[in-house]
Amino acid sequence: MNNPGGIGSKLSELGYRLTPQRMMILSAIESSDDHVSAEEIYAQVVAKYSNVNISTVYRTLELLKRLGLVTETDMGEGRVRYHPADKGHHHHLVCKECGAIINLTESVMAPVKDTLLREYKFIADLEHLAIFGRCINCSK
Amino acid sequence: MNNPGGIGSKLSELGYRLTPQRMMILSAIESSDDHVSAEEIYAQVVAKYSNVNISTVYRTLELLKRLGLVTETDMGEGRVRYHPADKGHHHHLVCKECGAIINLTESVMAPVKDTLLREYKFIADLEHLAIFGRCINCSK
DNA sequence: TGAATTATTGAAATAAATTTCAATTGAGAC
DNA sequence: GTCTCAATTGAAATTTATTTCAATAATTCA
Repeated sequence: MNNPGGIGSKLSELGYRLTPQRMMILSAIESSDDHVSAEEIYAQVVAKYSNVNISTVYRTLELLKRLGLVTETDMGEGRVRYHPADKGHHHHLVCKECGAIINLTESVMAPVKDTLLREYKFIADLEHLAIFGRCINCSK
Repeated sequence: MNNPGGIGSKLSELGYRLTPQRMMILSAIESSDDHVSAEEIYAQVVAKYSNVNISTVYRTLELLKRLGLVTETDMGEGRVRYHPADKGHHHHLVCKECGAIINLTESVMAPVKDTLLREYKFIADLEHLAIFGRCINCSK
């Protein structure tokens, strides 16, 4: 739960309280291999520990996002999904036609990141992007 | 209102009805030099022509978006903004710290678009992007 | 023209995310 | 240990966006 190097220990290092609610939420995010939505996290947490409010889930996610401990991605489903930042960065190609999701290595955005830094002195946050468009099958 | 080459004439060319509601909505989008939100469009339209429903505004925007006549951008304000596609494509750098918005030429994303097409056969929709990060003043 | 069909609209319900504010909890000071 | 104060939480309200579905409007075809 409060494993060294995990999100939990980083939170307390930074001076935030590690409340039971937060521990449950962190555990739900970390134990998931996939990208989870706020609702899914809430459902998991409530199952074990009923006194957690959905707004606490959102607030915790907001905090983790601000601290860079989780990344947020809008996959175009009308809800946002979260992923622990330390489990590796990657992007997704989302086909607007058939909904297919293609994973993408982080390096694809590296040239853009460099250009923005060089020409605009802007540190772009391109850690976990969803790029919309049409996949090969749908563009024929 | 139904000026040649405008969004309105394109809609009717494509076989969609040019209802009074749609004409008002189109006019509000086209007359705006800036990026407008659905609520702003609705406010403008209702002022002149009260029998328009907010859901018609959303539906019309959805239609225009699907037809590629307007582009949609989430500038991180918790609401989405729209812009006529024929008024030129561009991107925005949005500073997460101070909220500054820096305009960006479309060409910055061209290398990525090419790579995705070449390596993934994916036609990426990179017409009006908001890229989040930290501007020069806030990253010191 | 008039009937049939289809597109479009309005009103209200719904959903995800966020905000507000009072109540509670926990951490450090004394 | 207990007091104080800031951080955190829960409940409910709010906001933006979307969906549903019956009613209405417009177009097509006979």
